[in-house]
Amino acid sequence: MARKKEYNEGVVLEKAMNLFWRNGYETTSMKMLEKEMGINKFSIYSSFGSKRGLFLESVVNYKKKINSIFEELKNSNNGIEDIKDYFYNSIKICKLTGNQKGCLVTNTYNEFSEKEDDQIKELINSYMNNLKELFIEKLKQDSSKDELTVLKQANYLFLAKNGLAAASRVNNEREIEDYIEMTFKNL
Amino acid sequence: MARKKEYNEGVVLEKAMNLFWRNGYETTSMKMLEKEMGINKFSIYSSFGSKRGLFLESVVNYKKKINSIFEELKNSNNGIEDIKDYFYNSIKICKLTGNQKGCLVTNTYNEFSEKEDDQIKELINSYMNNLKELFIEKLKQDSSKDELTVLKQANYLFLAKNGLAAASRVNNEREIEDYIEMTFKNL
DNA sequence: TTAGTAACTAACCGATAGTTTAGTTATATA
DNA sequence: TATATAACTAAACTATCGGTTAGTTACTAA
Repeated sequence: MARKKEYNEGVVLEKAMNLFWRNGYETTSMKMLEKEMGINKFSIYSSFGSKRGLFLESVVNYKKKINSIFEELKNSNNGIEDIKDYFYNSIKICKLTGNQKGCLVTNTYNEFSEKEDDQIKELINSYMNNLKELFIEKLKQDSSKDELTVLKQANYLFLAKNGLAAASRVNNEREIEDYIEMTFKNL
Repeated sequence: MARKKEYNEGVVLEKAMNLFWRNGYETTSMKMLEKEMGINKFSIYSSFGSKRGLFLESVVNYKKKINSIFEELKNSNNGIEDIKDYFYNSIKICKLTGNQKGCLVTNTYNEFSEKEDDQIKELINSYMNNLKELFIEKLKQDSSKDELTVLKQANYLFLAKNGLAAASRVNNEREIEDYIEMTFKNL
């Protein structure tokens, strides 16, 4: 009955996500978003409600993007080898977007750790917890490991992912690969 | 010839540093700084010039604080064991301040990675580079390692420090120790 | 063709950001 | 004790923040 949107919400959301990814939530202003998304404030607010709403949808969009490699980790059955593949796939995601900004989930976890925003924290924590649980599950497939070893190694790999997120900011593929290989060397 | 300062610059700088450490640069406002430091804007500006100036001095102050463990790493002669001690000492620093905000240098590196502020970046990078160089030096003390292995392991440990910074945000000493032990297990 | 409606532009909102300044108070020295 | 000077308070500054709204434009469906 009326005028058509001149932009595609999926397309502009992707652009917003990349900007938030690069700069974090606080540093990214509405003005920057207008410029990057190529639409003006009114359109942003009518489509996403608020800056925070746009950020939330950006994080959800990011989670969808990495969901494929998460599913792969979940559905494969090669134990620890799956986790290693997951590490390699994680860095591919960053390369894909052309960003060198680590992991949006990790970045957001860091930026919001001291803030009071349960909804965003829950969004992040659910991903983190699922990942750690999956690591435990994979490690358990090796029946030679006792329970304590499994927990220690899962904890280790979980924290090693943070090192990986940092590594993926630097454009040196060889160093990243070395890091992954070293991490899995003696598990 | 005139009135005395009612505050000690070292004391208020320490408070500012802790606030920046907890919240990052952008999120910390002058109002928050006034409250935390217990002095008003005028005093902050007369002592530190600007918000950015205060932040710079906070980072320098932080570097001084961790300098002792850095010197220890430098002056000891137990090779890889020194690096491990350095890891353990790093997490003690966080415990000491009562903060669970990882490493201010790492946090700042992350927050400023996309910004154009060469002075702050240089301050961070010099520390990062010195640390990596020192890791290489320590690893070289083991003459059984060839050069390539040394570089790979230094790279690995350097990135593992990022995982440690993330770990130190979580108040679980056992998990942190497990992580460190796993990291050094088979080097 | 036209009336209704949603998408658009652009100016505006109050709040707050970092920063400065005018005016006041306290103190060290002469 | 008087005075010079620096530390203080508090209000104002400009710019920008996230968010809103009045008015215009374009398109769909009747």
